[in-house]
Amino acid sequence: MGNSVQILTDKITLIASPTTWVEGLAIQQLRHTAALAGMVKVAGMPDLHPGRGYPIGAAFFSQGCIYPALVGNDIGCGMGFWQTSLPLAKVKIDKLARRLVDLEGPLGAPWAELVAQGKARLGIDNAHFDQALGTIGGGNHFAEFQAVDCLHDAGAFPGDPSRLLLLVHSGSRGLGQAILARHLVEHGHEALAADTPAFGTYLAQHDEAVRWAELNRELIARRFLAAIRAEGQCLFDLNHNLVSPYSLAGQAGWLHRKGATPADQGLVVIPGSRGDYSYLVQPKADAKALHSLAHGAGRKWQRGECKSRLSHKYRREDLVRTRFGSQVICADKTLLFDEAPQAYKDCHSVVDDLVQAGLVQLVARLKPVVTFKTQGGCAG
DNA sequence: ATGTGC
Repeated sequence: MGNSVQILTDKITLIASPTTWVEGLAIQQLRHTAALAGMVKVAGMPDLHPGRGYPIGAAFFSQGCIYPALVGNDIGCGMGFWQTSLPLAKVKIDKLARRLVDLEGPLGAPWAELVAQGKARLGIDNAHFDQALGTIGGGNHFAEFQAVDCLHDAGAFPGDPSRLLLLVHSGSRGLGQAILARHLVEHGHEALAADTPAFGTYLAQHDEAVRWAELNRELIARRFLAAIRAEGQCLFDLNHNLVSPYSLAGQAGWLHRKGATPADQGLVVIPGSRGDYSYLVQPKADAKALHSLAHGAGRKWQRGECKSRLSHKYRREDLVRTRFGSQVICADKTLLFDEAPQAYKDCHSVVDDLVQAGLVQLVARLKPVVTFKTQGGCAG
């Protein structure tokens, strides 16, 4: 267990075995961020990789202040995990994929009442980004149908493992972006002291974006369920990009999760790339990783360098099917390369680091069936 | 990541 818990300094813990590949720049960013004023404790996850100034795949505990720029633009980004009513025995991959049409534009009139209900239920007043509610967005966001491939702990599985599953990864779209942009104009990257009016302003907007992102994932899931003519229920929904109140050793402060899944809210899914397994795991109560876990396999290659690395070797046709026979729907060629399985670490090695660190127990291994990115991409 | 450019 000690083998995958690296104590870098008295402030910084890295959950990764010595053989897990972590880019030097990411460690540099981790150290840099840990040195910011008010930063008390930092935990890097085995999916740690470089971001824009701040690393992705880490949790940061501060006291007296927060760093909105560290949370970043995609406030509330996370994973919604659903069980559909469709028995796996009835699933035909091509037929399922063919039903995934008209899932990217605004939801439109038939959904207006559900959208209004959802906004009321979650206390969302902002209406400027209503057109984006129910849309996945770009980058590493996706909606993926999955199947249980291997059940490690049948008793801990939260639903019926013989049904098709749906994992939704998305966030607050333009809303989070607008909130950060507005904040940066006035305050830049500086610490935001907890006793200032600007803190209250930011946090109220941040919290609304977190709720907006949750509603977005719910609407995406319902939209995909409607497309495949199935019912479904949410098994859990978790944010991996946010700042929230947290206590460490009895000391109150703030926990920034920057691509770090909470370990204190029940079961979580750690998704691999579209050509890899994902893992349903049961977190164990443990503060050494700041009650946080990896939020995915983590990038091995930077976005943007993937196309040049892969385009000589693979054509579009090679990338829209995976080794599992699962189908990939992604009309944006750049995105098709940027999110290729080769660009990500092996998810099992990342999850194994968490197991070795005593942070999680395996519940099930999941495999992709259909991964939806976008139908209407024009770039590339 | 992004109402994703001039």
